[in-house]
Amino acid sequence: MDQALNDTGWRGSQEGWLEAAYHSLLDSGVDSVKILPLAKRLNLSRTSFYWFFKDREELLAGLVARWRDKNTGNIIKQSEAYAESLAEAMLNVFDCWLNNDLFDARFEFAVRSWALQSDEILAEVRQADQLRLDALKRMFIRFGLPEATSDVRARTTYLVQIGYISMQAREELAVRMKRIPEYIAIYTGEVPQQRELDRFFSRHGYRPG
Amino acid sequence: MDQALNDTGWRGSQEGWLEAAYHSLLDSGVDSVKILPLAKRLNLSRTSFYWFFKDREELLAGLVARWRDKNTGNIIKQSEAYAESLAEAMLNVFDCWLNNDLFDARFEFAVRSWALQSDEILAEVRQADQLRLDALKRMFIRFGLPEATSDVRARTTYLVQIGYISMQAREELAVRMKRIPEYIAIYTGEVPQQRELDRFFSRHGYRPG
DNA sequence: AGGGTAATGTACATATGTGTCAACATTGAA
DNA sequence: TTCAATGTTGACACATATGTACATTACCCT
Repeated sequence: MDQALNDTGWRGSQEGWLEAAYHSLLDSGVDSVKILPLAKRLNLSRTSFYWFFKDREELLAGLVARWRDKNTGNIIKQSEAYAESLAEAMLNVFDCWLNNDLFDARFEFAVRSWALQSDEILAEVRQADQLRLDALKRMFIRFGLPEATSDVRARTTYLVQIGYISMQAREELAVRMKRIPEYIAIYTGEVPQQRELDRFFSRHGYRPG
Repeated sequence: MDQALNDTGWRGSQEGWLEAAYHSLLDSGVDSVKILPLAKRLNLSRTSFYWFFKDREELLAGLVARWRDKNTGNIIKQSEAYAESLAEAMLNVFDCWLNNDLFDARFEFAVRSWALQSDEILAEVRQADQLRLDALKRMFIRFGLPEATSDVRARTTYLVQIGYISMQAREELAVRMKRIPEYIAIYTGEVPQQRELDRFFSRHGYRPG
């Protein structure tokens, strides 16, 4: 359980505490992010925490920063990636939903739950939602859809994913992949080309059959 | 702050504690549902709680029961209601999203967040999701859509709403109503009749302008 | 080797929560 | 009006959390 991953010989580190806090947040929510239990998990004295962080608040602020850096930005980037068709553009966005490096779904849900009890976090989440929805809407408009339609389709795309996250489902890759063409059809109104799908499947290590 | 709503002269009651717990859950999540703060809000001694409930666990169990009774069932009922077209059927389901008596969105989100830290609650939520998704899927099949299409469309319908709840948005009725025709078009693939929309708007006290 | 800094630990003060118990108050019905 | 059921309370015991002060140890560089 010890993370002796330091270049120094010291056991603790800001990163170590943050990492432990991150896992606790994902597993059991903010209220589980407590110094005493984290110290136990890290096999460190509780009080040595205060060498790296002023107080618990600062640790939580670190978690929010981590979330902002990781999740916000990649959706926007993917929505702006090169594509020959709307269907292909949508598949680029779908990369986020299937690649944990692009979008951390469990982190996302944990932060949204946290927003329930903190107005500061709620404001953060709302801002993130706005930025992401705007980016998706721009994507639809780029491919010639009317404004109102683009708005609702952006919402549909985004909200289905947030809803999926909120369901906390654990499904096989194959199950999820089978639904992809239907989703693309609903969101974009156009059926994806087989080669577009193949490219998508391939980059997520899925072999249909 | 006192709820002297009792016919008896006693101040406390099982319902009173449960009601207070419910509000606390909705406002700030499960971890805020604590006996001491509730007692303060009710102007009662903390210990008199134990006359009505064995312990905190029993109070929380009461909350889950309340959620199950209220939210599960109405989606199913609405999805099975009479309709002449798929668009009209979908509008019946949309009643849930706009009528708090049919579906309590904040309660829903609070319980889903709770599921993050409790496997028991997670199992409850998963079961509810399954029942609701199945009902929606049956609705699409009833109107002649193929199985795979029905499945994904049911998911889209449901997940958008769960996602919307998870966004914790507070939007004007008019803003939400303007999006309705577009949503119906995306989910069902057919444009709703004006009279169907009028009927829907009317029963939710909305006058388009 | 030795001094300074980085990190850890012990002891203390305090806050907030749970649950039990015995004593007390209120109510309604015999 | 008395009595038992129903409700209410404060005192107690305990657990878990935060944060501070201070002593101690581990590390690294000169």
